[in-house]
Amino acid sequence: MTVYTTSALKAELNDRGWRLTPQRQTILNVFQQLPKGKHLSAEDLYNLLENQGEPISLSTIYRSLKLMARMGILRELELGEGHKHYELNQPYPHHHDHLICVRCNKTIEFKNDSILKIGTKTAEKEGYHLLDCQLTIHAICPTCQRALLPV
Amino acid sequence: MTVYTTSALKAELNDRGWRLTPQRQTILNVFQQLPKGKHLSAEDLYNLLENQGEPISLSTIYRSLKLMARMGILRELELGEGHKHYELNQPYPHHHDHLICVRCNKTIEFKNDSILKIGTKTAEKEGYHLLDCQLTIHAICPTCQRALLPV
DNA sequence: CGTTAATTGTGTATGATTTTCAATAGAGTA
DNA sequence: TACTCTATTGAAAATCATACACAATTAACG
Ligand SMILES: [Mn+2]
Ligand SMILES: [Mn+2]
Ligand SMILES: [Zn+2]
Ligand SMILES: [Zn+2]
Repeated sequence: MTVYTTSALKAELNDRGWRLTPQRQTILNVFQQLPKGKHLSAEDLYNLLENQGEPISLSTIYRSLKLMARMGILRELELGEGHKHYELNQPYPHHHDHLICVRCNKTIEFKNDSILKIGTKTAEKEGYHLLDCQLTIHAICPTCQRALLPV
Repeated sequence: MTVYTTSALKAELNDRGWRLTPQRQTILNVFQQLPKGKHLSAEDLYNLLENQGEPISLSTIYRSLKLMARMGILRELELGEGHKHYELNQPYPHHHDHLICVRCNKTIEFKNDSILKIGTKTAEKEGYHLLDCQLTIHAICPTCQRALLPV
């Protein structure tokens, strides 16, 4: 399922006794329309929605991001900036991972089909239900390598 | 390099104009003697050292963990518990990764040799100097699957 | 050994995320 | 459509991990 339609979201929420709210719809839409390679923090999302004229409280933002990550709709990323970032959790043809410079936090996305396969196989072998798997590479970028000894 | 000797740590610190302190030595020793599969938070480490009779201030703990992670000596893990965990960063024969239940945070370690290879190749291709790569699998464990709809 | 800057410990600040709680509003049902 | 029930929201306050400030200490190096 590449595009998570509103009705699919509603179905999945209602199945669990939860509700589809305008806020959750709005947040899903934002991520679906987000340019490839963009990652949003809670605060980013809060500001984006405010500028867009459909504000949502920061509490609800945090609650929704957490919920949607646990449902497997969003991926929660640790990009070394001191707060989490989120992006759409997209399966096979679109799966990608991140290479992060530990000094300047520059992040590069890359694709490697083996990763999702390994994640799927490993989860299955242990009887786990897979939600997301991410290879995070911590490294020092060429620019920061040249800068002498900083940090 | 499987065992990071004290003198190796000293050399690497001094090369950068930094110092080998008793605190840094102590912390390295703790991780080297940590049972396989154990991960320590800053607070865990703080308490462990206090009980062990060689207390180190929490500030220094935080500073040292961050430093040693950026040097590639430790790995910084996000295990879903709201704070970071650390373990020794061990190369090839000992490299492993983590499968985490997003509901109960139970964590399983697993090995797959492809992962480190992919990380190495990807970093190299982009001109990055590799420090660590980790495949984190977020999933729901068998126990939590059986529990109905919780969370 | 003396010099010098890195490091430490204590106390305090910061900032991301969570919680509380009263008001609101989805979802299922008659 | 109206009604009930409880999940959800927004605002404010609370938490808690982590960072910072600064004076005192100390590792490195000549
Ligand atoms: Mn991405
Ligand atoms: Mn581990
Ligand atoms: Zn960099
Ligand atoms: Zn579980």
